[in-house]
Amino acid sequence: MTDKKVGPNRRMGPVGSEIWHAMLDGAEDILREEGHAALTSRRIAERIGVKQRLVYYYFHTMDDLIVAMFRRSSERDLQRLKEVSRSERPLRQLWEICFDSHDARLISEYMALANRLPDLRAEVIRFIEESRAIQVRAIAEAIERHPGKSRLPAVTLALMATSMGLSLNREEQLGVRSGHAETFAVLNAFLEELEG
Amino acid sequence: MTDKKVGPNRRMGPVGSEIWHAMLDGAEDILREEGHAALTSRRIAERIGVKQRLVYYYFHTMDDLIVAMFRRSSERDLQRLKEVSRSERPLRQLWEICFDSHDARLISEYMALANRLPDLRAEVIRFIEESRAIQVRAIAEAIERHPGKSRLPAVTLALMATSMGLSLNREEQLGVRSGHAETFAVLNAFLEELEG
DNA sequence: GTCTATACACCGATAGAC
DNA sequence: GTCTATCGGTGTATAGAC
Repeated sequence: MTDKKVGPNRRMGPVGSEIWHAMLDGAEDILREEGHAALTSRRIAERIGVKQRLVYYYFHTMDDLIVAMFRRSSERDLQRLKEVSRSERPLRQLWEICFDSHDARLISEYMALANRLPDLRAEVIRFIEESRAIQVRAIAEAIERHPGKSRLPAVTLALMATSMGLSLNREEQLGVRSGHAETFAVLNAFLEELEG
Repeated sequence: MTDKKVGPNRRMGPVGSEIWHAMLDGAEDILREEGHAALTSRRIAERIGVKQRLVYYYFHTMDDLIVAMFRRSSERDLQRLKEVSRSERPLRQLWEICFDSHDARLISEYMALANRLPDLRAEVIRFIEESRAIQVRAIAEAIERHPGKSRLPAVTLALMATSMGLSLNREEQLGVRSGHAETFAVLNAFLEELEG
């Protein structure tokens, strides 16, 4: 059942088509640059050069569009996490994804949206659980290869990495830097020890 | 200069009056329960039983109201942090504030709002810096009292506590619990060692 | 597939009476 | 201080032509 409280039988555009992606790309840019108050069908259309009506040909509702946008992005992320966890130095690369490649602003917007969109909320939960599972697997393997180097459970290390990556990222974006250098030094030393 | 791009000389209600607080209370409830898309002058008025026009008698703009709301709440928080850092076991209490007493939903909303409201952003920065300073002072003192118990800088511990408290809180609210029990155990053991 | 045109709701903010 | 009334703008979503 994809139709919910939507006009009887509205025709819909193809999922995954070029323009479908263009709409999600535009939506993501708006969300990152202007926040979700500005994320409207009119602005998406304007940004990619089509008429507003077309957005509703490709997505039932704006909420559906938002969920599709998050799902597309989280599937890409999970794919990347899986790839780097098979690489030479998985921990360092997983940490780089945690810290660098997530945009704190985008994440803030998704979090706020998830507070009021149950469908998005479910996607967020799924993403957190799956990404944590991937991280835990990689960390546990690294600990096995270097016994005695960490007294902490792999899952705690995963949680620490995720939460600190997010906080450091957001603070840097705000312009707050107090304690960051010291913390990066600690993190690097730890990674060096486990994955020199 | 409190007037900015606001009608020539609008009369304003008294800051700190009963109804001023009632408006911010109502606004905070709406923000927490329904998100900032629902945070409108009309809904605030409806919730506290006055007419919409009155909101604009007490606040120049909705943006001003939002900033006032955050400032009021952050001043309370800083006050509490200062109090507990003078208490018997400051670390444990500071951690409890980090984890328990912040509502992850409210914080998500403020973060998203700060992305597009420069005045709010400045308040958020100020709050982060001041609260970190308080935490660092308390942690550094605890480390001095128990030398050799922690190899990490106080500021890194402060950053870790803040970021993990926020993440654990948000995940609990979402219903994600993987790794939480293990992590709480680690945190408790650490607090016990430094402040048993 | 993509468009014009539009219904209808709600928003921020103001004028000005009492 | 608090109100009624209202302006101008923008939002989601739909009807239906091409």
